[in-house]
Amino acid sequence: MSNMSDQLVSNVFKTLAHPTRIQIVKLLQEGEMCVCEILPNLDSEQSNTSQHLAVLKNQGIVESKKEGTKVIYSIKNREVYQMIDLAEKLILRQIEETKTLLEK
Amino acid sequence: MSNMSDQLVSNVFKTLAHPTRIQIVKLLQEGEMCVCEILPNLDSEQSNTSQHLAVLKNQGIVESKKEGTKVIYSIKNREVYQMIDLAEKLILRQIEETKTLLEK
DNA sequence: TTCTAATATTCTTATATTATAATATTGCGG
DNA sequence: CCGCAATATTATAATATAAGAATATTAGAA
Repeated sequence: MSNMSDQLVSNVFKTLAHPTRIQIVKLLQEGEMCVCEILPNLDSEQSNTSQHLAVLKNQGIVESKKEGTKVIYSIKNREVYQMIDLAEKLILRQIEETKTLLEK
Repeated sequence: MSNMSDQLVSNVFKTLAHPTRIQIVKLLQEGEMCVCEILPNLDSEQSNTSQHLAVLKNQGIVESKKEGTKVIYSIKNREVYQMIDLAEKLILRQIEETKTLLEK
């Protein structure tokens, strides 16, 4: 039985509750990357991306280090990949169920 | 490598991104429960709780059945418990790190 | 029927999140 | 020092989400 504050737990989910942030996290699965490499992979503007990176960093999901004028981001908490996998499983399950219902 | 839409994935997280909904999901871990049993365990109003239940149901995380005048809710996708566990691990990790930093 | 308990829905207001544009900071190379 | 490239911050407007109050629906009991 868990005793962790539901507020803290929901904050973690809130941090992942945006498609751009999911995209960023997935990108970083391949390894650390500077913002200049992240940007061209996303659909959003520089400043918007920077804000999303800050959200992920505040929650401790990513971390960053400076290298000269560049900032390199990397994943700090690999749990997020398992969380994403589970979310995808959940979605697949639902898609299957929808199919089954349609077949009837 | 996953091909699932980041939008769909983030929607799953968004559904869990509220303390009341986490509370509900945790309550249902013990088994199915009618709204009348859920309500006294929560801090929020009846109508508010009903809305949160609807959010969880729309995402397919819970399901419901009617029994007379009561509505019984139960968990449909037990993946959420693993997701919550991972979120809690992530939080604990951060707390540990904060402690370590303070000790220095 | 009519009443009542259980639950859901709707509306309104308050608050939070997001995107964009503009501006600021920082660290080089010249 | 100057200017540029990389990144962050701030302000603002648009949109989304949440809470609470009021109302609606539904199923059974009287």
